[in-house]
Amino acid sequence: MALDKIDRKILTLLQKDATMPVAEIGRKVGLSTTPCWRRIQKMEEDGVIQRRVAVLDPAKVNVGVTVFVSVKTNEHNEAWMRKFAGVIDEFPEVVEFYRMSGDVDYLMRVVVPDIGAYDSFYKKLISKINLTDVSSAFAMGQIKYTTALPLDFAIVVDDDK
Amino acid sequence: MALDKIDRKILTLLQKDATMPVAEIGRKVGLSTTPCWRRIQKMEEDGVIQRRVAVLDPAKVNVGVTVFVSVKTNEHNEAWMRKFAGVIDEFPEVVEFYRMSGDVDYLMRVVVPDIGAYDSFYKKLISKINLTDVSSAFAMGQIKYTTALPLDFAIVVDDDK
DNA sequence: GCCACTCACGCAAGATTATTGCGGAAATAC
DNA sequence: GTATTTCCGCAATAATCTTGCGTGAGTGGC
Repeated sequence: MALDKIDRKILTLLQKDATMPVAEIGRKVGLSTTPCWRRIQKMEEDGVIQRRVAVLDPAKVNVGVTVFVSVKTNEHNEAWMRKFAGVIDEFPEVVEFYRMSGDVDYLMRVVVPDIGAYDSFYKKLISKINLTDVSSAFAMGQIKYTTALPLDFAIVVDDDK
Repeated sequence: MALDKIDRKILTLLQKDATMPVAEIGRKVGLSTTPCWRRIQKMEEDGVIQRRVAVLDPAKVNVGVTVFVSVKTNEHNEAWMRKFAGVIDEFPEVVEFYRMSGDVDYLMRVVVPDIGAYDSFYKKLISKINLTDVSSAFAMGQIKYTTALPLDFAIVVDDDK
């Protein structure tokens, strides 16, 4: 599961553009097609590469507005958390959901077309599960968004090159 | 740029798995290869599909910890914002960055291996740009994360089927 | 030092998939 | 009713993926 310099180069390329032919990737990392393909294959088996997906333009599919929703609760137990998670899973508007430390207990990122749609979402949400303290923060603009994770921290065995 | 039911089906599939052969997508949406391929092609040209990327496992590349960083500032002007954006662009640890309304002015999501690495990031950040009020919230766990946007709001022309 | 072993590489062939050319049917315009 | 447009599907071609096989570098045992 350790990655060398070539693996990381491959991942950097695939995180930007997963349509690139293996032959071209190989050329860019200084490898012929076969060993490059085998490396990619192995990283998929190992789960380093989880999947390949199409990324859409939020505005073009009419979900240009992002809202961050903070939730505080008194229900601090596993069962409630699972129920909450189950409810959230049913909402495709919620694209990220975290259990937090500190002030708020849960944080989610919601994408909607506009304020009105957010209100609909909100009402639907509180009808499915009882939430004591909810607060919403609207994003005025997305300055940066990337699915590419930094590879500077990845575990390495030999890093001579 | 309007999408009909078939387009949305195609997008749903591609948002889950962009490696699926066009022939199979066609079969699933009730279309032969060629028209299905042309639809995908058109949606790429129109920018609805922005790109196809590989999604990695955060834990496997050693960035299992997410931190949300809230920033308040007194500098409410375009120039400063651009500078800030430029600085953030240089940090691969910052995977999302939003300009917010309300209490905080900016919100970013940062991925790191652990608390120590976050501290390094934090010190590096404040050395690059002067920030008055910064507060960090650590995620204890990622309950949901998807790159798939909801298509329920997409603009539609004819929706007979 | 030499042999056996493993591992990663590259070439070349075969299998899949993407892409294009062409012709036909359904919907729309006039 | 006819012309035009649009979308479909078949079949051929081009590109890419995937596998089989042989080679050389590096490693450990002796």
